[in-house]
Amino acid sequence: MCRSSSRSPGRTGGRPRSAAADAAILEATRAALVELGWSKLTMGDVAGRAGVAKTTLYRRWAGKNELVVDAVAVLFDELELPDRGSLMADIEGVVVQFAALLERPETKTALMAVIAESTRDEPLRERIRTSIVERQKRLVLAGRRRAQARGELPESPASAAGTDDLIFDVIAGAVVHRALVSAEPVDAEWVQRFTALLLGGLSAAART
Amino acid sequence: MCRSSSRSPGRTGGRPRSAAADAAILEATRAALVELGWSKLTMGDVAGRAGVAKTTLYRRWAGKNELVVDAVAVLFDELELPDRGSLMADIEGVVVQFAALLERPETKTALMAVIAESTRDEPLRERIRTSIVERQKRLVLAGRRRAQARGELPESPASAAGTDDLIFDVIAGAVVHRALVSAEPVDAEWVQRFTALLLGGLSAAART
DNA sequence: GCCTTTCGCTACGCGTCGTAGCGTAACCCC
DNA sequence: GGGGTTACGCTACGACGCGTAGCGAAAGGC
Repeated sequence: MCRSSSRSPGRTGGRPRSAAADAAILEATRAALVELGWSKLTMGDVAGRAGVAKTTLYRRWAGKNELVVDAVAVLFDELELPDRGSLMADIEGVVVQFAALLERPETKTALMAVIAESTRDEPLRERIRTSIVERQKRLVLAGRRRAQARGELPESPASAAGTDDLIFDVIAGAVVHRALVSAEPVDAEWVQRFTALLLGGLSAAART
Repeated sequence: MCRSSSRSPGRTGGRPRSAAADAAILEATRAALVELGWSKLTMGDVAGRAGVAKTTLYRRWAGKNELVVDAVAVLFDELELPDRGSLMADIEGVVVQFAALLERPETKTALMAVIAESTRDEPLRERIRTSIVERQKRLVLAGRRRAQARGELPESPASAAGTDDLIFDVIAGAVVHRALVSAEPVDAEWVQRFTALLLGGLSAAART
C-alpha cells in the first residue's frame, strides 16, 4: 500500500516505522482534503496536521497522488451489500450507499483528481485499480450470485466475467456522472428509475 | 466563454482583443495538455507556446481551470449523431465516438481534472455544465426523437425530461468509467454488450 | 489626430516543492 | 546491555510556478 511495503523485505533490526504516524498522516490527509480540496492541499500542511515532519511523508509516499489514493481507498471498503430480499432492493441499496460516499467532500474531490493524474501516470493507475476498483467488484459478484440463488438471474450466463465488469462500469459510472458531472442529486426517484432501467436490461439479456 | 465576454459591453474605442491570440492560446493549451498532462501544465508554458505574454492569459482567464475548460469544451462539439437506421446502431455509433474522444490525451486528462476542481468551485462547476454537459444532451434528445419517429420507442413516455437526463448519465458515465477508471478498452464487444443492456432496459420500460 | 484599450516585456514577493544533512530516538540481535 | 541499523524531527536550501504591477509601444474607434 505505502512505500514501506516496497522496502527490501529481508532486512533486520533498526527502528520500525511508526504505525501511529501512518494512521495520523492518512487521517490528516482526509481532513485536509475536506478543508482545502485537492489543488490547495500541500504536503507541508498534511505533515503539520499529522504532527510529523515533512520528510517523514516523503519517506513513505512518492508524492501527493500516492498519498491521497491510500487515504481515500479505505473509505470505499465501507460499502456493503446486505441481503435486502430482491435484486432490485440490493441494487438500490448499493447505489444509495455509493452516492452517499461520493457526497463526502474528501471522496468526491480526491477520486476525480487522482483519476485525472492517472491518465498520465501508469503506476498510479495501477495503484488505483488494485486499491479501489478491483476491490469493489466484490459487490457486483455478491449481488449476482445472490440473485442467481434466488432464481432472479440464470445460472452462469455466457461470459459472466465480462458481464460483471460491464455492470460495475454502468453502476459506478452512472452514479459518479450524475453526482459529480451533471451535479444533480442522487435522490430516491433517480435511484428507482436507474435501477428499473438496469434491471430491465438484465432481465432482457437473461431472456436471450 | 472567456473573460472578454464579461467585460462591460457598452464600451467603445480602444484596441480590440486579438481573436488570433485567443485561438492560439486555446490550441497551445491543448498541446500542452497532451505533452505535460494537467498537473505539470503551467500558465507560463502555455503563454510561451502561444507566442503571447503571460499577462495576456490572465487578462482573459482567471486561472488554469477556466482556461482548460474553454480549451477542451470545443472538442465535445465534434460529436454527431447521424441516422444509422436503428436505435441500436445510433447508440453504438455515439458510444464509439465518445470513447474515441476520451482516448485523446488532452480530453481524458483535462476532463477529469476540471471536474475534480469543480467539486470545490461552484462557478467552475456551472461553467462545465453550460459549456460541456448541457450542450451534449442534444445527442440524447435527437436519438430519442428519431427512435420515436421509427416507432422503436413510445411517444412521450411519462417524465421524458428526467429520462433523457438518466440516459445521458448512464451512457456518458459508463463510457467514462470504463475508459478512465477501469482503464480497459472500449472495444466493439463491450460497446455491443453495453448497448444491448441499455436497449433492453429501455424496451422494458416502454412495456410498462 | 486624440483617446482608449490591449499588447509584450520585465521584475517582484510569495508559497510550495523535493532534497540534503544533522543529531537523536527506537528497536532487533547477539 | 551493548552494537548495529533504521526511522524520526528539524533546519536550510535552490528551483520553480504563481499572480500582479508598472512601463512604453502598438492598434483600433471616433
